Amino acid sequence: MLDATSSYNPTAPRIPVDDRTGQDTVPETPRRTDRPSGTRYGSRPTMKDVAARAGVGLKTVSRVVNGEPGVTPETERRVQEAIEALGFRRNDSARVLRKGRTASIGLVLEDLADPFYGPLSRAVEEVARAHGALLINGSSAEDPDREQELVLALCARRVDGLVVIPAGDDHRYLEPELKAGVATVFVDRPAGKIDADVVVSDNYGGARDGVAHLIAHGHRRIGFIGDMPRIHTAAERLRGYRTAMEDAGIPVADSWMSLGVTDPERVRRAAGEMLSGPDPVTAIFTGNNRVTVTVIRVLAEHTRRVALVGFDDIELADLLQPGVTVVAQDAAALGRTAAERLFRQLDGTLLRPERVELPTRLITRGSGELPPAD
Amino acid sequence: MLDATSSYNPTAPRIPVDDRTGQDTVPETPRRTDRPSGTRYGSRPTMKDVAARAGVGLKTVSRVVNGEPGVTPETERRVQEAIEALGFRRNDSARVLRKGRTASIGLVLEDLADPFYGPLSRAVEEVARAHGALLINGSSAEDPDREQELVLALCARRVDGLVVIPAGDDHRYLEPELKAGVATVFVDRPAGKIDADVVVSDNYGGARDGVAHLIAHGHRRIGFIGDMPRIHTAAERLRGYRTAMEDAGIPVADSWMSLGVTDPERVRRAAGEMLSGPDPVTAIFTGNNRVTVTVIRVLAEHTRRVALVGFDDIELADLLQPGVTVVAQDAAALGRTAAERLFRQLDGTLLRPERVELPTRLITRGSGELPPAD
DNA sequence: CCCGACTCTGACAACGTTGTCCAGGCTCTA
DNA sequence: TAGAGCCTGGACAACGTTGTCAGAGTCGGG
Repeated sequence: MLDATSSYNPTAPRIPVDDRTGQDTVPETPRRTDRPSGTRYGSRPTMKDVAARAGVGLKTVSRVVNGEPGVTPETERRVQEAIEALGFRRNDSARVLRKGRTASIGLVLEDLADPFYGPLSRAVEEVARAHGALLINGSSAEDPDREQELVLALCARRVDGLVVIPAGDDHRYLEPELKAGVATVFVDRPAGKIDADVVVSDNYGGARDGVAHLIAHGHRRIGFIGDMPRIHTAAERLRGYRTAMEDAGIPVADSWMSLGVTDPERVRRAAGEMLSGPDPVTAIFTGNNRVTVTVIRVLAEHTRRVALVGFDDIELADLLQPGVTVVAQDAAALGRTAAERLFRQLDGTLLRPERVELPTRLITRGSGELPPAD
Repeated sequence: MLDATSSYNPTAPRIPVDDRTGQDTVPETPRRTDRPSGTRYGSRPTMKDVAARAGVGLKTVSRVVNGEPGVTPETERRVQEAIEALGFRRNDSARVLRKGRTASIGLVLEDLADPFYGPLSRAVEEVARAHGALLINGSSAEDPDREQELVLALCARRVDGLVVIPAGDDHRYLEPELKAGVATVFVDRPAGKIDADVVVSDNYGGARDGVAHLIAHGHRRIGFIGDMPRIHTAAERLRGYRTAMEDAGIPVADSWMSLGVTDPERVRRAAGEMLSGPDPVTAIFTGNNRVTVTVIRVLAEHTRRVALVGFDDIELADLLQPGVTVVAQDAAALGRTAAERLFRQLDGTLLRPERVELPTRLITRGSGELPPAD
């Protein structure tokens, strides 16, 4: 993936414009088109250039650009004209340096390509937009080091706030940032070893209800396939499973529980073992959308009818035969709630970290209502 | 959505630190925790602070932070210690201002929550990451004004490059940016009225093949339901449909084609009319993933068996009864290709704008192979 | 006709970082 | 032991913008 031959180097020093004017060092053809006169190639016009062209002072340009009062219409017209002619665009880096706020927030999540995180990200973006801020996304790929790297890169850019879906379980590295006033909200999973705002779904209760639903339909031998146990949501959902089983007085066999990475191979193997062992399950509870999809495939190839309830809703789940019963969480609501809390921190209307838990919803569609087929 | 009560105002002037030191204007409780001494509340430590604490010069701190040579291990240790103690984090805004490159690129797409764009965005991010750049996402919601607003906001932040999935059809507003050296690649749809790099799928050919597939299975009355005709991909796919029909010598009835917004109500109505009119279709070709999903729902409620081929692959399409035959495009490849071209522009290894077309793939799963049921 | 009030404009410093350049101390060699 | 050369460190300017403040110009009233 890394392209060693690339000469794009964002950290290389900027070549002084004067160094390029010599006849013998003239660069090859300028890229694409000519520039309006008054602009040096590769460097953009500044307010100074605009001021010179319009024959006004620097600050007057600033006033026009920012819509501040105290500029005669005639002067404003001249400035606008110069802006237009030069293609001037304010440099927000300089602005940020001066003003201290960047009007941008960061979102670190696991994988933007996952259908759970897309809507979450979009919801955060909408709230940010309503507050005039841009959103910078980053995917941690479930790697704590990459999470930290991303978060610190965002802090270096001085985002006003951070929404983090943590991959790691130790966020003490964020302490200086919190102290410096970077608003921070953790979503989907709690922060580790620091006191911070958290917005999560009721993973425990949702899983418990989902498993109880299977039990209510006569199942006793119920399998659980989930994500790696170090991931908080996976652990909580497992806890919900255990509680439901315990409440029903059903002892759980070790072979009924499988936690690990959610790639299809591992999940297939896990499902296969549960379904074919000496004590085969009659129902499976799946720990997230990826696992559910794989298990649906396994069951489709399977002759015996096996009941299924999955955590997370999935598209088209209602059109399968049977429809897939799920414990749905509202990804957009998670994102929206988190972002709104973030901006309330920035407002100053939210002073103390809290933990917010959003409910889940059991959606019955058939697969969870299949009776045990022993 | 807009929160008028919010006092978060990214454009408000920064309160000078000195103004806060008066006893009578002391702010309420500092947020959350105390700060390490040497740092003023709300303003972060700078290299100057670090230098003072470590008892070295400003530039020495800069050298340490950037891993430049010419610092004794002992001095470096002292600096690192000061950085640690103060929680210093380099301010990239200032850095960018000095260096000229931001090591960030922008991606403007329609909707991050759409399962087509999530993977595309992720692919762009991965390429950016390989080049040491961050990605800023923005959703245009298919609104040309919002697209322009986003693009210009990104340019004001001086992103090094832009990947744009255009909503509008006039991008002359980008001319000053292109001239200033902002690398730009359009994806999924071509740029309007400017000469720029473009990466698209073979929408025309894919649709033609998909419709030809239906014709090969005996269909003659085939409907087309697509997105708004002003969207380039929709127009191209319609063109593919027309060509396939024409090649087979089949005259197309107006009532067989429906283009418009892709919300479920409109699509449902369109499908209903095609299926129930005086000249009902025996097969439908759907113009994108959202339309396909809605039509699948309509057909599931329908008694007569209707063949279906959809543009864009959809998850679980293989598990439906019948499986959904689709013309698949590779969203990740689109994003990857576009991003790679972007960085080649920044490299200087890509000098002239080109149009790259990626192939589509017909995936047969059953729904497209149903015979006409008149 | 002069003065004060008001409006509009511009010079200047500061934001935090990096590149340039020079000074001082050190080592090494003759 | 003196001189050359290297290594380390620091002073300073510049990046492009905005806030402060003061000056120039205009207008009306006394």
